[in-house]
Parts: sequence; C-alpha cells; structure tokens
Amino acid sequence: MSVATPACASAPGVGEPLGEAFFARPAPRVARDLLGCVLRVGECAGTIVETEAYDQDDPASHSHRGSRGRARVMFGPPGTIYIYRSYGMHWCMNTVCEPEGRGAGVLLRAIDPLEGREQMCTRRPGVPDRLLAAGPGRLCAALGIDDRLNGLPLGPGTAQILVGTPPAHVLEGPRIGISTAIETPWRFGVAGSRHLSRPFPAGSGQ
DNA sequence: CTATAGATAATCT
DNA sequence: GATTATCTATAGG
Repeated sequence: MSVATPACASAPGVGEPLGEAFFARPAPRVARDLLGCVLRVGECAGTIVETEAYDQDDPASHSHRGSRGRARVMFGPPGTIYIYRSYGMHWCMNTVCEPEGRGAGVLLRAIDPLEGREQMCTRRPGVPDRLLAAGPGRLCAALGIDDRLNGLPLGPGTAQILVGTPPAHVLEGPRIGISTAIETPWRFGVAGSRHLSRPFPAGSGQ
C-alpha cells in the first residue's frame, strides 16, 4: 500500500540536511545550488536567496594567498563553517566547498525569513522585513551568527542547511565589494526575490 | 532612486 | 599605513 501523495507535495529530499557530497563540488556550482535551500540557526530559518563563490585561484578570495590566518578554515573539510569579520564590525558566514585542502567556499549573502522573524527583529530593531537578512553582515546579525561557529561543521548544534525547492530562475552577476576579479560572475540570486542585498545588473538572468 | 561619509579592526604591504 | 567578500545615516535628484 503506497502513501498518498498530495498534489502540492514537496520534491524528494526537501527538509533533509545537505551532505558533505553536496559541498565537495566546485564553489560556483554549490553557490548556485544553495539557492532555495533553507538555512536554520536555532529557532530561526530562511530560504537562501543570494550567494557568492570564492576559490583559491581567485584573487578576491581570502584563500588566494595561502592557508594561513583566517583563511586556514577554508582549507578544511567540505561543509565546514567559515566566519570572518568584515570591515571591522560585521560577521560573514561561508560554507567550505570542494574536497579538503582546496580553499574554496560560498559566502551566504541573503535569506528570505521563514521562521523566527520575531527573534530576528529583536536582534535588528526597527529594520524593515525586506532588509532583515539582505546582506552577509545583516544575515549574521539577524540569525545571531558570530565567530563561535568558525571552523565547526554544519549541523543541528551549529547551523544547518536543508534541501529546499530550487528557484525557477537564477540570476548571475559580478560579486559585491571586491576590487579584483570584478568581472567573474560568481554572484548568484533568486530572480524576483525582494530580499536581495542589491539588485543584479539588467540582463543577469531570465 | 543614486552618492557619499563614517564607523571600526583584522589582515596585508 | 592602506585595504577590506559591509552597513547605516544622510543628502540630493
């Protein structure tokens, strides 16, 4: 006897945690595939709507100059959390990608809040819904992410990323806030999302 | 809507 | 001493 499947059933795998194999692939591919997945930290969760890829061959990457200092974490196993401080005041969260030792990662730039909006508003008082987690620093502030997670694996006790519904259309464009490799189109976004950190240039997708 | 200054500290030259 | 994978407030079109 088979279980009835409602017409609105989710695709297979939805809600399952992403495995190491998901992250053990080229960073740009992981970055694109993370769109639509759900980031959960404590009681807060949201759909990932914007990401950026970085790897060791990339002059804009922290890992470009070797596995020392803060970049060391980027050379760990796929699925490791890499947190760095940006401009002296904001935390930014990455997931390590590719097989261990490659120095690749994906910066999580924005989520569309799903659960725990009340707690996010408490952490970011007075901020309108659209800007709650629209940007890497804002995302970490809203979810309460800081360097305590740096170097730890994704998981129930740290931060989880769950299989979601892939977006119908994906935007691709240049990354934000860098001065080298500015033409590399490794920024990805969900077309039509109102929670992007910034719009994509015209003609960035479909 | 775009433009810009200022905050602030780890990392790099 | 300069740069930085940013954000906010403020000023102007």
